[in-house]
Amino acid sequence: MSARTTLADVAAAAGVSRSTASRVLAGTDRNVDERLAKRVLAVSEQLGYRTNPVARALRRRSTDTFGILVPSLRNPYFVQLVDAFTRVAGDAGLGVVLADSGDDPDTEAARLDAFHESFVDGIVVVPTSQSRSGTAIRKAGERTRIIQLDRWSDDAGCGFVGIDNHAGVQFVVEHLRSSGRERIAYVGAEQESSAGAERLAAFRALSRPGDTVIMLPRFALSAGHDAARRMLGSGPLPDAAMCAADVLAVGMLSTLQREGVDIPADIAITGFDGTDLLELVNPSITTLHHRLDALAQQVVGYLVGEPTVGEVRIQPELVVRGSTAPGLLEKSSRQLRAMRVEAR
Amino acid sequence: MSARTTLADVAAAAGVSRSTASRVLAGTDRNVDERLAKRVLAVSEQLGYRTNPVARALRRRSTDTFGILVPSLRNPYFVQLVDAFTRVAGDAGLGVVLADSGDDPDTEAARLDAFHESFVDGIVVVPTSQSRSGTAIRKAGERTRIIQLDRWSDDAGCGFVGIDNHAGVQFVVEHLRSSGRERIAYVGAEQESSAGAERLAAFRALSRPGDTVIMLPRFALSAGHDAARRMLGSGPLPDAAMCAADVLAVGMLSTLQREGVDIPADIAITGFDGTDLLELVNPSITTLHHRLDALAQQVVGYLVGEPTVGEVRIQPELVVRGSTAPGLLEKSSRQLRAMRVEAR
DNA sequence: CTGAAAGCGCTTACAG
DNA sequence: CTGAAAGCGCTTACAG
Repeated sequence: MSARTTLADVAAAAGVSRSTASRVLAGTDRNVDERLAKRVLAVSEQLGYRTNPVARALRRRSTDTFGILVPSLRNPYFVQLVDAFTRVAGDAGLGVVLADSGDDPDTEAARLDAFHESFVDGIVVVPTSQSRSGTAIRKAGERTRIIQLDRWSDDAGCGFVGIDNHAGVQFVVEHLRSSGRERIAYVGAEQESSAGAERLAAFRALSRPGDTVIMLPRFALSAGHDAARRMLGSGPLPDAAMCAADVLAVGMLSTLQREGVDIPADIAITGFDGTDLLELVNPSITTLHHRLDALAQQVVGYLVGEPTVGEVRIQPELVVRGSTAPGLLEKSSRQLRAMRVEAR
Repeated sequence: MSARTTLADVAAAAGVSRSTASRVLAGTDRNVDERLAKRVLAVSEQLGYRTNPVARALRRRSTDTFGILVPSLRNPYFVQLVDAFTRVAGDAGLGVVLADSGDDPDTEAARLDAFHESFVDGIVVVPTSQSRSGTAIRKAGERTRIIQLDRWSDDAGCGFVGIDNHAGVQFVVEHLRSSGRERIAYVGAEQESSAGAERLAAFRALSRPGDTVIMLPRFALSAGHDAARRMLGSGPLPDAAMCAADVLAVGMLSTLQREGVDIPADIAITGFDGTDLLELVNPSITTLHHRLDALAQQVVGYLVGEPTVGEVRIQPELVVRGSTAPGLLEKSSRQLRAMRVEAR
């Protein structure tokens, strides 16, 4: 915490002007005499000089830092999204500031606004609500660069990068049908997200007689249990449960097993977002893998490039595990080890 | 993205000096004529003025923003820690920048260093390793304010805020014994964290003949399964498994159930960190609740107050659920609804 | 109570 | 290729 070395100190010690020192240290201008450059570098090293990022940002009028706002960090999927974005942005030399909206459009609007009090050049937002997030996002977009990730909202007036939900649903349905499942229950939640709406619509478009739809009042942690109970309490069990979210799948699996239902013999279960959660249970759960790095790459490209209002969709990939394919139990547990995820 | 209104614009429009405008808008000086103040406020509002945080930070030599570095975001416990810190810091008007070390001391050192390129006044770090993190933390401490959270490392030379692991272990052991369990297996991992070491030591100090210790090679997602298999494969089952981490407990429960073991009748299972994960399974798992807000409050107090090298410990609270107490199944599922955690 | 001036630590036209 | 100067947008002693 000693008094920090400044550019002026380095310049003085190296016997050059601040201009020259800056040119060398910021690497902005190649045309510096090699001997001088070397001297500046050496002195800088010796004095332990570090550019003051605040001063640089003020002068350059850019912080190279971006904010990301997700509905909630309690949802592991959003954590993985944040993680991927942070990594990709970091590789591009960009800083990231994180915030969450507590799943509430009003808080979301406040956070969006708060980013202006902070050091960000732009914002990536996963909207909480398809119908209620648009206004705040549009407003933020008037002041700063902004892009929607994973979910979009009405009248947001900015770009969107997300996954191809229709394709995802199709992959899952095809997989289930081709393994002989004939009565698929789609398990979703009446929720305000564009992703949820797209998935349900896709399922409806592909469904056949015998299929059903179970909508939970909300995506609570207990929703999986509730869905399982509802299923057990009403007529013959479907032979597949296609969950629109991983948490639903996990809760459902544990409740069904508890009641003596055999998975996957009696009923197959699938998740959707490739969350680590799905490997915590036994059998582990078939899901879609989303190429989060590709998503993040698109977002970063957008943030540092030309602004667009276009839409980018990344195709998910099906990951078959024990919850739909008994033969894969062994393989699945081997994969599991490979895809090691630590805990504390 | 229009040209931003500056303080000078506001001052000009209000017919006052920048000094006065600043005094009003920064709220730093009460002694401003009320009429002038009102005029400034009105004009500022009308022009949509927002203080440029970068310029303010440069002048004030402080960003009011802090970095938090955790071993990994794949561990839900650290996410909850980050979440709590972000919330408490936000309430205190502080910004937060998040980074993770990928569970690697070298990456950790790099991230610590990178924070200097960023806009932080100080750092809170959850060290990856008790023995290998100290050097980098001490070095960072020479340049900036820093504090350790949840885990400490040797020779870090800075303060620490964490939970009282000894008390936590004691609460769990007492609960298990008082419900008639006599052969407790402690399930941990040979891991580099001070928290792990403290928990194991506490268990050893409290253990009786008949108790056992199972140490997994590492805290992989599959560790819970491995522990369960090891248990099933070697003599009579213990009547309680006390896991040093929540992920272990969840993996273990699902594997044991799969093998027909009844929980809690045959064996009780406990977690440690009160992660949401534990409510996803059935029965939900007894654990300790950590008052993360209190932890965060301490950390914030330290960051904005006088630096110390002292240590603060917060007592955990026991949360009894179905995995140790059959009668509580019903109650537990009601709690579950109350402590709703959404998914996407 | 108010304003003119200095300065936070950089970067970048501009002139040489 | 190099340096003197201006300026990014604020805040804060200082003088009045």
